[in-house]
Amino acid sequence: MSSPRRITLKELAAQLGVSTASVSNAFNRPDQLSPALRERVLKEARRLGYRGPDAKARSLRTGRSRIIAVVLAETLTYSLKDAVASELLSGIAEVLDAHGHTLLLLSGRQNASQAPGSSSIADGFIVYGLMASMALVDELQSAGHKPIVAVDFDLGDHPAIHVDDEPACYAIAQHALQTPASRIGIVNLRLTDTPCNGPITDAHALLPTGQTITRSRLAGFHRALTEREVALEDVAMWNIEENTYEVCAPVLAEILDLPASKRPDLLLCMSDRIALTAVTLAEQRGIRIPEDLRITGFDGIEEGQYRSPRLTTVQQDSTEKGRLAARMILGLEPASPRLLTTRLIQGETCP
Amino acid sequence: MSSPRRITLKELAAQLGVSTASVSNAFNRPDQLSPALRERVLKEARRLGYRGPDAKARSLRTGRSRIIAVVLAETLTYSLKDAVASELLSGIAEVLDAHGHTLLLLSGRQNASQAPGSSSIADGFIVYGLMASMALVDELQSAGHKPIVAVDFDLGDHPAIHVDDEPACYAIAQHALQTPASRIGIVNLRLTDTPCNGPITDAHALLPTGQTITRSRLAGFHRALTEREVALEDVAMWNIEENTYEVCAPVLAEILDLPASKRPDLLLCMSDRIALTAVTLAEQRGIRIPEDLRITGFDGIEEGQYRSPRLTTVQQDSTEKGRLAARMILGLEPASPRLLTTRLIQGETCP
DNA sequence: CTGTTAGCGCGTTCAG
DNA sequence: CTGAACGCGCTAACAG
Repeated sequence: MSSPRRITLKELAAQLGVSTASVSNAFNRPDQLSPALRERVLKEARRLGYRGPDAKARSLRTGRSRIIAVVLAETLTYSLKDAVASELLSGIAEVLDAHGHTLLLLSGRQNASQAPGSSSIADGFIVYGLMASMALVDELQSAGHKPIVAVDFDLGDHPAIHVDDEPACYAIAQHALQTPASRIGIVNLRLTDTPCNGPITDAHALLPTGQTITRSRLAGFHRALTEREVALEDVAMWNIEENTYEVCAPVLAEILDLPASKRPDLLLCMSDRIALTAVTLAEQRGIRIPEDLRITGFDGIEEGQYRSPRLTTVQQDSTEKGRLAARMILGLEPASPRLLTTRLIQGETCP
Repeated sequence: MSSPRRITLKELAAQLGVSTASVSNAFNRPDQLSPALRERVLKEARRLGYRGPDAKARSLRTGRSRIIAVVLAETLTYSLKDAVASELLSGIAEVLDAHGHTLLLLSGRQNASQAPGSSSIADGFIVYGLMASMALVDELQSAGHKPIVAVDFDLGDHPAIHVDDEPACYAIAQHALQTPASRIGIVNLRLTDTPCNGPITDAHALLPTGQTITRSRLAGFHRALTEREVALEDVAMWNIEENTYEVCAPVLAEILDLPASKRPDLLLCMSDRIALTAVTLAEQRGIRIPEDLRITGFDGIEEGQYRSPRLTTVQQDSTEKGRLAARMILGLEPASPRLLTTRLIQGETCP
């Protein structure tokens, strides 16, 4: 069998009869030694199975690891299944890859067993979404001068990347209200102070304005409704805690199973997942879209467009959001707050 | 402003007038020092903003990082958008999280600029899918004695996790063939030796048997067809290189735009993504499912089930596959080859 | 229970 | 262009 242990730079230098510095330079600074020696070093390295400087030692020495961590507000298990988060990660990965960095995934909801400080290995942090617990993020902030970029929420005075949630929702609601609706419903996402999957009543407190993007989305809806002189108290409100079919389905079933005279004929949904669940459940019940029920979404995920009926929604470019965050964290882009625009997609669920 | 640099264990020890070992033990081995001293250390640490041992130095010293890397055959950008890969990652993340480990994402197709050896930071590797280039994987294999688990392909004599592709495809084809079909088509995924998006002709060489799971899937189809005495040369074959709507759509459009007399009335697809694209394009063309065209998929992704018509497909539990791989890499499960079973889902696209 | 010591593997001086 | 020396921050082993 081959040697059980990886050969070390020092050993390679000894083998070659040169100094460790030369071996190091052969890998890191070609201009610091003669091409001939460099070639000899690299050749001998290949021969002995030396794969270049050890990442752990190197990062201890240089202070950098070429690892960027993404801290997700939700669990990794959830985030990886969520189309919007996946697209964001996809955009991040694209840029990191192109610049020789790798991607470490962390969750703000990590199991308590997590070793604290384990995150200190990363060179920078992209923090996505409002954390239930700020413990990890607080740690990052006070842990030194590593760059931090926030996405979809504000974090101290770190640069934040936002989407124009309020105008986007104003625009889509305005579009929807061009056709008169008798009963309007809004299906919110994580809007209440305490967990709630079902109707929002007066008893519920909402999360504070400015804290969460869904509050901005609601503001956009409200502005359009008010402009059309729809009384907000006539608009039924529901809340959903998690953007998955399993969690959405019971709430939407409850809505769609209302007697036809009380069932909304326009549903403004805060995510495409919610809207798509509504479409599926409506189809199962023989409720016609858009004749009996018009539905709008938010996000513009592929699943909503590559189907029939296509979802009427607002498209945010999550991939580009990710690319931008990655470029910022790598210093390829000025670290200043950014607001991305969205695009109204007029599909068939709300013509 | 606060101190620009993180305080160090040694400095904290000096400040307290105790040895560095005691400080280290206060964080890592509570049983190795008196509760009183431990409390004093932790308190002073908090006061000075010391967040615990530095991950980089710690991992150099201990040789472990609590980081597990997943090496993906495709680009990260693609994999993160793919439902099957995302589910796998989701399962992996679930187990790693629960055991205080974190997840590093690498791609076998990484940009060339990637620092070699950067992967040596991880404690173990889950390698997913047949790599176009084995460069990275070769590096891992020779780089020491880190555990490696392969998923959906075989890698040296490392333990591999497989799904029963052949029997699964046999079962679904058998099911489909219970209803007579006039013209059968198979839409393959990454099956040809050289890239091809379109019909597979005699000029194409297929990837070698045993190398790729899609070859096993084809074998399952063939077994069922032969059993039903369908001549394989009467079965039209197409190939698709990437499991995305954008790549699938042109190929399927070509198929569905054939004159009705030549268009298949049964499409056996090697992935749900392919099948769903077929459904969408068929709907756009007014081709009735399943009356004019029956379609089967493979994977059992949620998108195929939470819609109408529901996809007839084979469900593999990618999440469980991920959990298993993670448990193996953490040594919570014997490191031996495993074969996971699948389940036939009879949806409406091929009753 | 506490302190001392010796590296983990490497990158970077600085003098030659 | 090269070689020697130092230390990045920490932990394991041992000595007291």
